[in-house]
Amino acid sequence: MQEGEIPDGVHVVLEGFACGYKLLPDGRRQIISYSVPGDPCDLSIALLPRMDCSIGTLSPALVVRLSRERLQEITLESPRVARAFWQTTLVEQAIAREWLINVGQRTAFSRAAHLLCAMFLRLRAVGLVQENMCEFPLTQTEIADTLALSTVHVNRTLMELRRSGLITLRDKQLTIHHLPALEAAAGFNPAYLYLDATLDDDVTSTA
Amino acid sequence: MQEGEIPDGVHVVLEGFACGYKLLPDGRRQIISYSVPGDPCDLSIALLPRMDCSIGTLSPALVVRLSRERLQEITLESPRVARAFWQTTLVEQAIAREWLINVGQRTAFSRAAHLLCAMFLRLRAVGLVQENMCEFPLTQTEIADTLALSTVHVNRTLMELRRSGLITLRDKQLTIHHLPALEAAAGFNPAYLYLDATLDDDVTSTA
DNA sequence: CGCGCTTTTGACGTGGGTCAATCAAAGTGG
DNA sequence: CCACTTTGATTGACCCACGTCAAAAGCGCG
Repeated sequence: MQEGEIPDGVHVVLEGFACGYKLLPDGRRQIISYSVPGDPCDLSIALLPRMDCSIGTLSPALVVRLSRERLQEITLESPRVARAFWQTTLVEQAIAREWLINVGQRTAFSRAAHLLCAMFLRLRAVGLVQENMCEFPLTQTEIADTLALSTVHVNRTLMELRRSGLITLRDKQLTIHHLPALEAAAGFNPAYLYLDATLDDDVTSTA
Repeated sequence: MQEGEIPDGVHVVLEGFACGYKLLPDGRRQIISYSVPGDPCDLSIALLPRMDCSIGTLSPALVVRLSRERLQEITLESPRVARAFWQTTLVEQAIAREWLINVGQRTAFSRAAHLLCAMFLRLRAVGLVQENMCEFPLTQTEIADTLALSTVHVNRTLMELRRSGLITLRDKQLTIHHLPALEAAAGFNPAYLYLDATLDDDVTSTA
């Protein structure tokens, strides 16, 4: 699905990985969001007249679509559901902001480490981590477009992460040998993912 | 107001400029959002348990605060208002994403040009542009923290923008001599700002 | 078994960073 | 009215993290 299109429904990933990205006139690409199972990948079309980015899959994926009309109904009928959608958007925004820090301020090494930490925790939150291992089907080109680095440099950086014993990444499987160490290398603070207290009720009850 | 705090209300800028930013342990700073008159600067606290970034002013500013309790009431009572807030968040998200492209993919020159275009259009949308001139009270250090560049390089880049005749920037006043030319230099496409059709009703009527 | 796609590696180039002065404007206090 | 400080803008010299270009390897897969 392409930027600028007027799609007629929100897609939610059930299995596999999706991402949002923008293309530049010169062919460069920036990936700006990932959707793991459970995540919507284009919530913005619920209330905005057109897509502000393209979406695509990063692996074979299973997706459901919720029509725009149905979404309109639901959100007008049920304020609590509407708030839950809004809250999801707010978390996405927090992720996008941390992503910006990552690209803007960190070295290639921490940047890559940060991405791996974030994906690992998000996957763990939806039960897709066994031991300290998870699926990680991205090609180095896709990682490069995520981190705003060249593929060549991504390759060297991943080699360095491996050499330093922090991770193993092979056959689309990521193993994190010592999460705290990787987090330290990344300057990673999981707070922004709101994996602890994102439930609607938590908020209302503390208000 | 600092990151991690649990503030008890949303702030809306009436006059002046505010911004959201994050500090890194080594003292670096990344500015991640601007609020111009009419914009809320910390909507996320409406539904998230803590701030994910700090906020501050970039000029003397006048701000109103809407308490968290009141916000809860309003959004539960009035689905339409709730949707308007959600929509605002979605536009903020679109801006954050374009910001990411800017930092990740563009040269210093286009990056700076892009920032100026975006601020100019946002200010024009709220009637703060006369002729082709607007307030632009940021120091070069603040621009640097926005664009993820060093102050030194921001200085050189601004000089180059001036030398190329695209802008005048003096005494906190920005003049854009030929907007289309600046947009071209920036690779700027105003669609993501949704300055045209962001009204709640527009969306429902097209649904 | 040969054609794509991805990963890996090497050699070399460069945009932007760092460090360090200098300069200008605006306070500030005596 | 003037030394003194502070903050921001500007400039020069030098450096490096990362990009580019190019060439191998690997590795499915028809």
